[in-house]
Formats: sequence, C-alpha cells, structure tokens
Amino acid sequence: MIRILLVDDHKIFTEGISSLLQKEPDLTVIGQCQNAHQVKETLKTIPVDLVILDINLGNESGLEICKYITDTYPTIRVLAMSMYDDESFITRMLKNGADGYLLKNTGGTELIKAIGTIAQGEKYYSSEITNIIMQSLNRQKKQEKSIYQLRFTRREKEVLELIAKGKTTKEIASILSISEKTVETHRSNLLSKFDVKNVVSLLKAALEYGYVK
Amino acid sequence: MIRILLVDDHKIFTEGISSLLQKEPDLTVIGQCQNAHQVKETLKTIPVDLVILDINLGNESGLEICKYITDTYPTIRVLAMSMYDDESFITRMLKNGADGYLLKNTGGTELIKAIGTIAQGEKYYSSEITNIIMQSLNRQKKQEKSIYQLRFTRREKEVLELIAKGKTTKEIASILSISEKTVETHRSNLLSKFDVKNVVSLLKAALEYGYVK
DNA sequence: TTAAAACTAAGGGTAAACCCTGAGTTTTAA
DNA sequence: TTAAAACTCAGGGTTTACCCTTAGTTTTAA
Repeated sequence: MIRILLVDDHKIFTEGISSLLQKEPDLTVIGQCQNAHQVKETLKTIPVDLVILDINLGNESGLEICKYITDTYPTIRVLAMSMYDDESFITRMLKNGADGYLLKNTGGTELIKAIGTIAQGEKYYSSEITNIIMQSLNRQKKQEKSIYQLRFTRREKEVLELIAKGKTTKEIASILSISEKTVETHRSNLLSKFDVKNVVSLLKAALEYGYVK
Repeated sequence: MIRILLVDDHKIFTEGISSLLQKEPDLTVIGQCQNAHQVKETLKTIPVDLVILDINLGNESGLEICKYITDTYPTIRVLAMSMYDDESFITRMLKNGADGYLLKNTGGTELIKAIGTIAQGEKYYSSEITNIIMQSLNRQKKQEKSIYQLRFTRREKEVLELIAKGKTTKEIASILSISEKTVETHRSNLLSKFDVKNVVSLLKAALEYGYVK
C-alpha cells in the first residue's frame, strides 16, 4: 500500500486527484495540504511514502517544500506536478529532490504509472518532460541567447518594473536616485537584451516572458 | 440528471473533477475536452446541460469557447473555473455568457453547489468572486469615467492594435496609408480616452481591459 | 587578489512621442 | 436633410526616447 500526501493550494485539484486515486486498490491518500505549514505538520504525525506536489510558478514555495521534504525525510518520494513546462523550473525542481515531474495535461493513467515507478525508488520522467530537457540542452548549445536564459541585473529589473508602470526616464531617475543618463543606459541595455527597439515592445516582451506582471 | 461536459487543457484536472462528480447521483459527466475543437464536435453530437470550463489567462481561447457555447446553444449553462482572481478577467468571462465563476481554491462541496444552482437557471457567484467584483465597482464609481464605457472608433482600434505591436507613428502611417499627423491625432485621442500619459501606460491599460491581446 | 561584471555618468546627437490649436472632408444616424 | 461624429491633416512647439561612445567606480566571484 502506497501512502500518498497531496499538496496543492487549489483544494479542488487535490480533491479531484484524491477521488481519482481512491479507485486504485494499492494506493491510499492519507492527507491533503494547501500550504507548506500543513505539509510539515502532517509529515510529523503521519507516515507517508509519496508526496504529490503541485507547484505554481508564481511563488517559489513549491521548490522549498520539495527541498524540505527530501532533506528531512529522505525516504519519502516526491512527484512534482505543474502546468508549467518551463525548462529551468523543471530542472530546479529535480535538483531540489523531486523524483518525477508531470505536466497537468497528462492523464490519470500516466499519473498512476508514475506513482508506481517512483514508489519503487525509480525516477519517472514523462516523454514530454524528457523532450523539454533535451531540447533545452540543444538550445544551449546552438542558440547562444534564448530569452529564457537572459539574466538581468538588480538595477535592470528595477528599471524594467518602473518602465512597466509607465514611468518616464526622469521619474525613474528620481525614484532610484540616479542620473537620467544612467537610467537611459539601463533601458538601452534592456532593449538590447530583449532584442526590441522601443519600450512598447519591451513591455510586451517582458509581460510575455513573465518578467513583469 | 445533469449532463456535464468538462473542458480544460489539463487532462488530469478534468479527470479529477470527473472522478469527484461521479459520486453525485444526479450528475453525470458525459465528456471531457482539451480544446475548442473537441468542444464544438462534442456539442454537435451529445446533449449537454452544463459545461465546466477552465480558463487559462495565457490565451483568450476560454473566453471564445464560452462565447461560442452560449451563442450557439443558449440553453447550455457554463460554469467557469480559473485560478486567476483578476477582476477584468472575471467580468469579461461573465459578459461572454458564463453563469458562474469559481476559483480553483474552492472545494468540491462548493463546486457541486454551484452546479446545482446554475443547472436550475440561476447564477452562481462565490463570495470571493462577489467581493472582487464589488470592490472593482467601488473603484469605478469613484473614478468617474469607467473604462468599460469607452467607445473607440474604427481607426482608433486599428491604431491601438498597431501601437500594441510596437509600431511607431511613421510605420503606422505607412501601414494605414494616412499622414503621420493623423496617426498622432488618433494616438493622442487614445491617450486621452484611457487617461494615460504615454504609450507604455496605454498598452498596459489596453491589455488590462482586454482591448488588445 | 585580480579580473569580470555591474553600476554609474556624461557628451552629443537623431528620432519619436507628446501637446495644443485649428480646420476641411466624409460618414453616420436622427 | 442636417447635425454630430469620425476622419483627415497641418503648424509649431516641448519632452522623451533612442543610439553610440567612452569611462571611472564599485561589487562579485574565481
């Protein structure tokens, strides 16, 4: 019998998965948690074999929970689920101890298969995940600068956020207490990094890639 | 018996909900769709009372599907579900014909309650949703000119879309075969209507209120 | 400790955006 | 048909964005 703990801040999701897994004779859902605190309390009191961990890209808490579980309870397996197929996110999750990663567009059959595989101590990566990681390796070799690999400095991020708020160079300079010329430099570097030619396109690109909200 | 169609591009989600709803005697899930095409095909062949529609903010397809369903099959009720509590998104969804809107952090009990309510022809809004909408109404009252009442002319829409694509005045003038001065006039009118002072804020406002994608 | 990266800032431009006023032409709807 | 709305365009100005180069200072990481 594999004892499973479900973790997701969307209650309806854990309830749905729970309902789905209850049909499996050798699986039992022993708890559902909505946040990190609940997870810690639950693990202290109930023995668990496998945690199904849903992660939202928005906050980093999913990564932290994963790290906490695998650090504190090395025997517990973690299956990460997310709707995000972002390569860096997947790899970070796996580096933090997840034994498998499923996208939410996979079916219940694959979920159960993944649970079985992981519970036996093996890793489980769906073909989708494998492809994403392989593709990103290829990208890194060839493309040199994929937008996802872009790194922004502290100042660039600050300037970008203020631009996204519709602030002008003068206003940004005032807010950050630096010269307008310096702001222009940062803005110019941002345009260059995003490979766009004006702030409108910059904003669109930044929104698209999730660098600002 | 309420015949329900589940729509979500995350298969695991529809399967979970389906499993959850199967326990209800007077509900039956007659299908699960992952995209708009499947929805259209399914509705052509199978009678449906209620569609549970999950929307991802990323693409606008959720809104379009909702509109399609309520336009084509006026008797079918639509319950929208999303993880996004963005006010403009909720209102747009309701304007496109949704009979209810649930956040994904609600539980299965409320889901079933919502289904029952909507199936009887009533609207269902959770207290969370009600609060969000009420708050935005208060905001709008104070602001005097609600953005939703704004009307844009044909040309203004065209110019707005091109601005949103990052085109400059010169480029827009060329594309629309009009003078740069005319484009400036339209842009100026747009800034005025949106009550913003530069194109970055214009783009943000237009995105926020759904005037461009 | 030393080199790289980041932050800072300036000169000196051009291009684009922004603002205001005024005004003729065309389209739309009462 | 007639007024309102929309579309068109211009003059003439200010402000902001954009581009390129150069360069000193500070922070970070090997």
